[in-house]
Amino acid sequence: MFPRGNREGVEMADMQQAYNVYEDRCPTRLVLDRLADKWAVLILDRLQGGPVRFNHIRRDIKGISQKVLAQTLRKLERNGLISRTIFPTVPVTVEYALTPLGSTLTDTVSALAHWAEKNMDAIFAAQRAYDEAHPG
Amino acid sequence: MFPRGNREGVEMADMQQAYNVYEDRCPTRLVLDRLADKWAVLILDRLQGGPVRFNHIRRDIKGISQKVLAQTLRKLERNGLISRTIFPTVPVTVEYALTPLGSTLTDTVSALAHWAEKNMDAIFAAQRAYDEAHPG
DNA sequence: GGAAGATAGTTTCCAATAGATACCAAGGAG
DNA sequence: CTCCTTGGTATCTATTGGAAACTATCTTCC
Repeated sequence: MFPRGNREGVEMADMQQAYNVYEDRCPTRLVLDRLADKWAVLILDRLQGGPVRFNHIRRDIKGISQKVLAQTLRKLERNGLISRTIFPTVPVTVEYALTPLGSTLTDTVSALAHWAEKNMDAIFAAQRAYDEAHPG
Repeated sequence: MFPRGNREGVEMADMQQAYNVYEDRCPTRLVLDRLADKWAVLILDRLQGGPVRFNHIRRDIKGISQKVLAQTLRKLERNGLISRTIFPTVPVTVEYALTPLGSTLTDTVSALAHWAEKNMDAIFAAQRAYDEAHPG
């Protein structure tokens, strides 16, 4: 079903834990490519409160360009993590929302964002120490 | 201390939750830039079992190039998440290990990697559905 | 004695991506 | 008529990512 190397003699029923993030060509890696991305993390975190419109996200997440926002939203939609709903208002309204699958991910993603907030001071201290020790 | 906009009249002691990932120029975002990265996630997850050497990581994480591995390790070291220890053996041995700070992160990071493994089938199903619905 | 292999990287080059900016259509407000 | 809104796409450039070759030192193989 998935493009993985067929271990000779191993039954499919026995391969429940056969996927391995460390393996190249393993489809898990294709998934990780799409999740481990700064903008995706921020967007998923932003959608936790309920559906949000395109330009609303754009204004909230400071510094994201329209192109990258559109690209990232397509990616997340294609992977079934968010839904895209068009309302035929004038001008047209497009709402993005977490799917049930996306909701199962946001806990982890938010934990990452919050870890960054909480440990930022330690990280900047480490950076200063590193830069002093490595002047080159 | 950090390059953030100074909210007028707000005391530093009251700014415990002043950092906000959605804000541009907020240093949290600089942190997230370095964490939300496919290779960093894989490396941190790989180091959970104890110290590992450069070429060992390289062999385990299939598909990573030497350049990107070296760059990512430097990045993680500079941010205080991993340590780098040189042993004057012949040939020289370099061991990378999680710091205490890095250890606080690996739970979150591993959760991300495991979410990817667990929900991969749902994601690939969503991709097929999307690609059928959007032939363009 | 010379070649190969291990260590941990750096260097070089090309393709892919990210970001900034401009532009599009359809209307509503002033 | 002009500017503003909606949600994007098109274009151009700067940065990054990946593949491959190269560095240097020492050990082992034949």
